[in-house]
Amino acid sequence: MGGITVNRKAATEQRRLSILQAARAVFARQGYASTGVDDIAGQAGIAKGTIYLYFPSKEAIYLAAVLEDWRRLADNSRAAMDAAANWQDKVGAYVRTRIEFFERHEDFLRIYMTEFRGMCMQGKPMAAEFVHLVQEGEAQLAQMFAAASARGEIRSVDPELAALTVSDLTRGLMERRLRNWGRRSATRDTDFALDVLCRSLAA
Amino acid sequence: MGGITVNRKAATEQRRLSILQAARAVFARQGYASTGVDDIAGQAGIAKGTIYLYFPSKEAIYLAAVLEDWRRLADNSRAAMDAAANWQDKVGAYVRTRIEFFERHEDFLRIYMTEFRGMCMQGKPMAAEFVHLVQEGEAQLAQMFAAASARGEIRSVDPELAALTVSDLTRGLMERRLRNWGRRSATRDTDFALDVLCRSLAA
Amino acid sequence: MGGITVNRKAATEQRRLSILQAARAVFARQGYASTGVDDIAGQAGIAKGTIYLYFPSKEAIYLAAVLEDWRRLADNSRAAMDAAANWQDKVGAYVRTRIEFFERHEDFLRIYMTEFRGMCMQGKPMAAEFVHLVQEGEAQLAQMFAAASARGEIRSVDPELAALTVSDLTRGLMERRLRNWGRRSATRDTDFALDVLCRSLAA
Amino acid sequence: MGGITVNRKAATEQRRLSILQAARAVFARQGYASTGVDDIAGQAGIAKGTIYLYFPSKEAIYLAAVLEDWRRLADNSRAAMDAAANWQDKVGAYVRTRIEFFERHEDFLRIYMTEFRGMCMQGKPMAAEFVHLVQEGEAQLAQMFAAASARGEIRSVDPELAALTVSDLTRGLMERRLRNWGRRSATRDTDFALDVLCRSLAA
DNA sequence: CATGAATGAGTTTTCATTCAT
DNA sequence: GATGAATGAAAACTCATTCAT
Repeated sequence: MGGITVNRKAATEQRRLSILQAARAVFARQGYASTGVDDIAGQAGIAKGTIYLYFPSKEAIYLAAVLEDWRRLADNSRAAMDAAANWQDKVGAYVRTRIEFFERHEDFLRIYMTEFRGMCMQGKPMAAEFVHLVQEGEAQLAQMFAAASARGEIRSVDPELAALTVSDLTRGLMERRLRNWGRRSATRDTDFALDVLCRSLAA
Repeated sequence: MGGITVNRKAATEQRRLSILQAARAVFARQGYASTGVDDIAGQAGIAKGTIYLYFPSKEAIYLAAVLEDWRRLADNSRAAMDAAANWQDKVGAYVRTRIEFFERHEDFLRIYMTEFRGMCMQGKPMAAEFVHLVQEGEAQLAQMFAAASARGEIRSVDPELAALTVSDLTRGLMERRLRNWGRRSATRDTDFALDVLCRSLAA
Repeated sequence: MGGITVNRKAATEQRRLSILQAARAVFARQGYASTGVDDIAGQAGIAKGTIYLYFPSKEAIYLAAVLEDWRRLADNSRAAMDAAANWQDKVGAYVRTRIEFFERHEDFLRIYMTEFRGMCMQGKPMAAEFVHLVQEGEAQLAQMFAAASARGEIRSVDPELAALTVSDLTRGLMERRLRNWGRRSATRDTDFALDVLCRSLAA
Repeated sequence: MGGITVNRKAATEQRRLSILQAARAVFARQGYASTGVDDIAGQAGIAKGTIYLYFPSKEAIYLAAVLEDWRRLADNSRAAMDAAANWQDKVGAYVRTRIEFFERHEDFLRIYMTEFRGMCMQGKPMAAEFVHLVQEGEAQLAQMFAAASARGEIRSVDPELAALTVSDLTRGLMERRLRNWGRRSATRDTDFALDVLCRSLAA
């Protein structure tokens, strides 16, 4: 009985994930407004009504589809930064974690870059956790810069502004990845951005 | 008679502009999808049908509302950069033109930052002229960097990458302006970004 | 002064006719529903508002456009039948008047055959005078058949039914003219129809 | 399970038919242009959106409503003519099948006579199958006349013209049925038309 | 649990008619 | 008389959500 319950729970979770997977594919292809719940159901191979057993609304699916991935990205990023020894490597870890993650989740990248960010800015309530995660990432950068600054490893700067600079340049990198998708060398872009950061923050 | 014709033409153009003004206000408040043509008409103080005497579709209004302002911004930017003497001032002109323009056109800023950019990325055909204007701005920066690099005023860098860096940082500045709107000191942000650019590109 | 009034009246009448002419052309090309008052005004080379100085509604234009022609057709038909000496010639006059009239007024034929007839059947009030004109034509045929029957020139038939038969066959002829427009020989069709009538009514 | 599937399919087909039934009633009463999809839904006792689960557009409903009935009429007509022994009976079968069919489907008759025929003439693409069915009916008549002519049972005539004559007279009969609806004796009309045909074609 | 038929509010767009100039 | 800008009532169609099976 316990086994059945566990299996059932696992199966349920599995279906939840497959819906999110399908949703990402369709949202990335068609955008939020042009995507119908039918489309998601079709892509997931289930009936439209079934979707509503797992999510209360189309908006909730959209939010979950992005958040779930973003949470994993945040975990990866945190771990990679913690593992890095000095501030240069930590900045590199922050940037490269994102580049690599999006490399493996193009759908996510597309949704995030083309619509999600804008929707969050419009003060929609859905933003809550997402905004928190983003700020967390930037806070980690800021703390790191504060520490490095205290140790005299970088020049004296407002750590928050430094963190935002990293964030801005990283976003630029990702946006270019999306637009050129494969044509350009990501390495050169990334190296240039990291070089800019190191030079401008060096003691 | 000529006078009447002139007056009529002027009145027509005036109404066109007032519709765009109204549209910017509503689009900025509610977003594209949640804005009905009714809302725009209501804000403009005219009847719904009248809108269609001036624009063929809701999408056309949206496009015109953003493009008309962006053209003026591009003009301002070009003029300001041309007037500046050295590369530092030219970069400053590029950044400050944008900051100041958005300061005076908050609605435009909000639309541009929250939706329009994303819609353009989705490869909608509406992008055409807009993409051109953006690229033009970045091309001007790149040419400037190429010249400065040739004169040995900055270190040897890929001028295009340098231009994109300026563009990324500027966008970050604007986005923060939108989020904090008035709370923060724009000057410190701007100065920091310009400082980062100068340090990282200095010969 | 009287001259001016006369001229004005004549000019007014002239404009009325030119609107009807334009209306026929557009209605024939696009049908009633797909024709806008703009289209008629455009074809007539005047402003849309001007139309309403001459006609109270789009429907009134439509009605007048058809009726005015139909009145002339009825006049022609009556005269031609009166001029004919015997019943065969009178039937021939009835049929040929219509064929010839439509030959010179293709627009009218098209409107009449494709829409007007149907609209009249739907009991629209516009039908009044038109129905009267049609019935008048059939009544003339019926009276003629009654007389011919009394004189023993044709076999004993219900004159009304005979008249309706002529009417039905004539409509078929016109419909074919419209569909094939020029390809077919109208003469053979007409001759066959008249032959059928003569044989079936002969004493 | 099969049972359920069958039931569901049957129910779906049932609803499709009830929508067509409702559509015929409303189209017959108000005409195509004045009929809203709301009206059809109201008459059918379902919601507007439901209509679009069964038909892609208002035009499709109209077409199906007429075509479905016309197909049955064509079947009946073909069968009745095949069952008749000689040409007189075959012509009678053609005419009477139509009269009787329309007797039982007044809505269909009204739609067909007042609008559909006209719309088909305007070269709308919807006509395709309908035009084919009509031509098929006339072709069957023509073949029959050709055979009868070859056997010397009727005088030598162009079989196509003879067929068109039958078609024209039949249409006249139906139109009168529609206008007088019940007042007149259909039998006298029909008999007269058949008599005209027999006399005019007799050897 | 899963389904998919049904719902109806909501959206964009059209166009006959009016009326101030 | 003539104009054409303005109006606003429709009308076709969509789609997120519900619920009976």
